[in-house]
Amino acid sequence: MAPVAEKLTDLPRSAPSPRRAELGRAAARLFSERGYHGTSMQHLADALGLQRGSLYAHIGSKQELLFEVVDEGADRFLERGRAAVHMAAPAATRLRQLLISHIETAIEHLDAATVFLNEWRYLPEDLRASIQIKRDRYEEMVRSIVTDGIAAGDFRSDADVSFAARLVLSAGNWTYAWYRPGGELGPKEIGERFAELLIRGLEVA
Amino acid sequence: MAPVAEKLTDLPRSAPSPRRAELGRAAARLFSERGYHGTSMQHLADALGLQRGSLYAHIGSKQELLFEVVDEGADRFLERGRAAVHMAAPAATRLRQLLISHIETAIEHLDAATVFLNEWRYLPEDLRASIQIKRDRYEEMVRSIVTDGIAAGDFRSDADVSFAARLVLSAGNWTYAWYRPGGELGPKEIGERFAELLIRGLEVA
DNA sequence: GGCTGTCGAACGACCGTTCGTTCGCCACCT
DNA sequence: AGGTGGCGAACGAACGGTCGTTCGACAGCC
Repeated sequence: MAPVAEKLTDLPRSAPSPRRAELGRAAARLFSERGYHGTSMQHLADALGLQRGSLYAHIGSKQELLFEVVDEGADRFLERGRAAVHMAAPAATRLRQLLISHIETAIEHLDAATVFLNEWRYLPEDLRASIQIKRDRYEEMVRSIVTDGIAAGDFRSDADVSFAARLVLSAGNWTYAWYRPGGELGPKEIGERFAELLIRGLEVA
Repeated sequence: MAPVAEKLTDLPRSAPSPRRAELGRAAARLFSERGYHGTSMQHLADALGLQRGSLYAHIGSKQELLFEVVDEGADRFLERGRAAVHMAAPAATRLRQLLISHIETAIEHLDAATVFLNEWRYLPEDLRASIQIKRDRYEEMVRSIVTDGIAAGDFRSDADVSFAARLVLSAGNWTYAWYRPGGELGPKEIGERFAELLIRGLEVA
């Protein structure tokens, strides 16, 4: 029996020829540096040493390239986050791990993460909506850890779940703005320090 | 005795004709919605009901318009922040007030704040540097509050000043991304909840 | 000999900016 | 009061260039 038709979201992202992959990486880098609208097909072509028109042997449109970068970025965060959420450990430990994973992911793929955060709003309505779903799913994961922690009596029962989740995400999502590769602190140390602050707070005990 | 020549930074930002001000507001709105590179002079002109070329009776260039929006945004944050830093009150109170002021400013001028945060990187080197100085000054203000709190024994002596400051800024700077006018919570409530979390932490005492 | 990948020319649209011109308004002069 | 000259604001055409995209031709490889 022939295999069932794959769901759209499970389709291989594209025929992964080496050239095509190179184009994806160049797009991530250029879009992150110059922005989507600030990057022309000429810039892309120059980066690969090609003519503008030749790019269309590999892609359907510039927009498709943006979606690919953004969507891959979203998937990476989701995948690593899921692992942290499903750990068998106290909420504090899982929160710590999620922050570490988040920042590791952001730094490992700094270009894609920057595009994911800054340029996704330039996608057309329908594609933007499909990214929004993944964003919501991710935020829900953070919320569930906080909720678990409160239920277990580890976190303060009067803590505001939504705001705690937003604080976690903002810490992670703002890191790309100041992090520069080669600094003294690695992703793990950065994630741990943020988690420490979030969990224990500034005030003396 | 004639008044001393004004310092450059004190000069009125531009001849503030009503039309010119209107153009500034339209630029803030369009740049925040479509991005700097995604906004054409045609978009601007349409917003005012003018021809593309007529805009140049009021401005020198599109870039000048971007700088104006970004620079005014920076000044607003600095001004309100300074007031909080110089309060005669414990560090925790001043931190709370700075966060509230920050979020009030961001929400009151949501367009300009969005442009300030997202589009400043498209300024040419020299103008970008002059904004960077203001950003650094602002971050230093936050750091000084945390340092004071530690010295006074209110904040934990092992708190990481840089990371605490970054957490405060990221909370404030990420708000524009999810805040939508008309929600149930005002800027004051939002700032207070973030401050509460930052100061007391998630963990039970 | 077909398939893949590239070239390079061309498409129409739009880019930011310049410019000569017009037009209404207001201060000033007689 | 009536004339006049200057001025700010806007028009609309035009500038050279770039935009994203299409396409026929062709080279090299399996």
